[in-house]
This record gives sequence, C-alpha cells and structure tokens, in this order.
Amino acid sequence: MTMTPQIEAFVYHFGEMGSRWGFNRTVGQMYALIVLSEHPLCANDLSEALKISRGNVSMGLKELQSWRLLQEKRVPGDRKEYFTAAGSIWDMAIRVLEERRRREVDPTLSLLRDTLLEKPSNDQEVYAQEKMQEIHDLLELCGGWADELLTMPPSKLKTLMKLGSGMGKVLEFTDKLTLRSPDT
Amino acid sequence: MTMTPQIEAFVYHFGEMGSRWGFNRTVGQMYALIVLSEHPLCANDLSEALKISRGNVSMGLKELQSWRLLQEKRVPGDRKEYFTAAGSIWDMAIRVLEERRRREVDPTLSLLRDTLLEKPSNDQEVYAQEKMQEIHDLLELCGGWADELLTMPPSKLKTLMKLGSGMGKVLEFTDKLTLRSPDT
DNA sequence: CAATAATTTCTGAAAATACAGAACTTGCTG
DNA sequence: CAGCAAGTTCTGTATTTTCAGAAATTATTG
Repeated sequence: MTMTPQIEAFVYHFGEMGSRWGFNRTVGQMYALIVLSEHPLCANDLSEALKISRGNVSMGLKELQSWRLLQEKRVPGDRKEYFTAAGSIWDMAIRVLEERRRREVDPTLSLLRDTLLEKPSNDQEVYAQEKMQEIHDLLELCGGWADELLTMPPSKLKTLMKLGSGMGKVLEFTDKLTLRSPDT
Repeated sequence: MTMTPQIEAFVYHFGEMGSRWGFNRTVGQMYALIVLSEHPLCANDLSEALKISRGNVSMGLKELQSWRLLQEKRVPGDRKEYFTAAGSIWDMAIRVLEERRRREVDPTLSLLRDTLLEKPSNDQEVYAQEKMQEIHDLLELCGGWADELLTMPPSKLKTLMKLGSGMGKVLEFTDKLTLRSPDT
C-alpha cells in the first residue's frame, strides 16, 4: 500500500476538511483512501499507508462504521477484515446528511419543542420564543427536505440531479400552477 | 443583562452545537443570546451574561462579524457598540450556508479540478480519478443549488418554503413534463 | 486447547484549542 | 493633550482532542 502524489494530496486535503464534516483528521484520511481504492483495504494497509498507529486505525474504522460509510469484505482464507466504501458517492452524501441531521438538528429541535410548550413569563421571553419558533420552523423544514431526499426513489433523484440549477425555473412554474389551481 | 432559564437553556445548547457549525462554544452562546434579545447588546452585556472574559467577547464578535451575522447599532451619546442579529433567521441560514460553502466546499472543488486535469499515471489513479470526478460533480451540483438559493428573490423562497415536503410531488410532475417536451 | 493472528481497549504523552486577565491601542471629550 | 472609556491583542494556563504504543481481548487454526 503506497499512495501516488495525486492520491496523497486528496487524502491529506480530505483529512483537513474532515473536522468540518464531524470526524477528525485521521478518520478523514482513512475514508478518503478507502473511497479512492479500487480494492478493499485492511487495517494494516491503512496504518501503513497513512503512518498512523494500529490502535488509532481500529478506532477510526469504528467511527466510520457508526456513520455506516463502510462495507465489510471478507477474503476466504484470510483472517483479516477488508473494507470498501459503502455504496456510491451519492450514497455517501446521503449517509452523512442523515447522520448529521440526527446528531445536530434533532437535539435542537427537541429542545425547541419543549421550550415552546412553556408559557413565556415576561416580555423578554415573548420575543425569545418568537425567534425560537422561527428557528424551529426552519429546522423542521430542512429536516423535511432531508427526509424527502432520503426516501426518494433513485429515479426521482436522477431527475433532481439533472435539474441541477434549473430548480429556479421549476419553481417559477410551480408559482403559476398554484395560482391557477389553489386546491391541494 | 440576566438570562431566564428558558433562554439560558437554549444559549447553552447552541453553544454545544456551535462547534458543529464552525465556531466554538462561547461564540455560539454569544450569537444565540444576541438572536434571542430584542434589544441590541454590547460587549459588556455579553461578557456579564455569559461570564466570559471581555477579551474573549471581543474575539467572538470579530468571528461573528466575519460570518456577516451581526448588525452593528450605534446609540447616540453612548460610546459603546451594540449588536443585533443581521437579518431574519432565514438570512442567518443563508449566510451560514454561503460561508460554509466558501470555506469547506470551494477549496475541495479547486483541488479536484486541478487533479482531474492531470493524466492518471497507472490503473490505481485511473480508478481514483473516476471517484474524484464523481465527488467533483456532486459538490458542484450542491454548489449550484446553494447559489440558486442565495440569488433567489424572496418571492421564490417563500414558494419553496411553502412547498416544504411537497417537493417530491413537484418533481413527479417535472418528470412527466420533460417527457412531453424534451426541448430545454 | 495451545499458538498466534487480528482486533479492541486502555494509558499517558503531545498537540491543538479555548479562554482569562493583563497589557496595549484607539479615539473621544473637555 | 491629559484622562478615560471602549475595544483589541497578547501571554500563559487550562481544557480538550488526538494519537501512539502497550496491554488485553477475541477469533482462528492446526
């Protein structure tokens, strides 16, 4: 297991970005390398290629598995566990989206819901609750969209992909549509 | 400046979440408090209410300003600077989205573009570049959508908001639409 | 049921980050 | 231009996070 300069550059870059995506540098590097590798990798490959300790690799693999980003591969006659990326790049994006919603958005939503059930006890809280309501609504909306993406059949996803930045056009049309037929 | 338990709970929660959104705990707390406050706050208010040092508040305010999340208010006859949240909650979301794209997605895209210009020098790189191409396309697509959101007039945004989880339906319709008129 | 290969968990050191408080700068006001 | 209030930057400490390597555990094979 050795990395070409190209691959190395991407792996390191992804490691740096990793922290933004909710995991640390080495976990980011590990994932990047697994994604770019045609053949499954085992813990030793990762430890060696990235020069990180065997123990650290073990932790990292568990972390990636908790995000459901890995596919485990068994090679007959070999005791080691091998890993590849679970699913396509698009699947990866979906997984990360889903997981981040669960970890970041859901707890906030539940706190907000609880708070909004309480009666504001003074003017300060009246205003604060208005704002919390707005945040709540926004988060819920985003959650709704995310859900829709997650449960969308591949055919629709493709439409969405192809639409790309044509989204605006579609909405323009939808505007007219709802004007004409206000029944839904 | 004193916080009610409700407000305090949200402020602390947002502080914890903050790290996920790209800034640290105290910056998160500061922003939450500013958003929930009807009246502009000055550095001392924040320092006092959140029990963090004056110096730290100064750093935090600069950080929030670099995200363009604050609106500065001057009170005549008062030397202090006061701050409120810049724009609506929706504006806030847009700003964060925009800024994160700039900080997280754009650098990766530019790295990928550069790498994909190079010719793969062996099979390993052929496969890696395929994957990088997929990642590149996905990121570019997301970037495109984000752009569209950012440049969307409020009227369209409202449509989008109202649509909520009705997105799926619209796409179904679009599917049929493109089947009938394949000219774009 | 040893022998050993593979993996996980633990422990403490190292590095990075966050923060308080002091020192410093800026700019107003008389 | 002295005096002071507000704001910023610096410095060292505390906290948190990351990680290597050792120790322990689990699994596999003869």
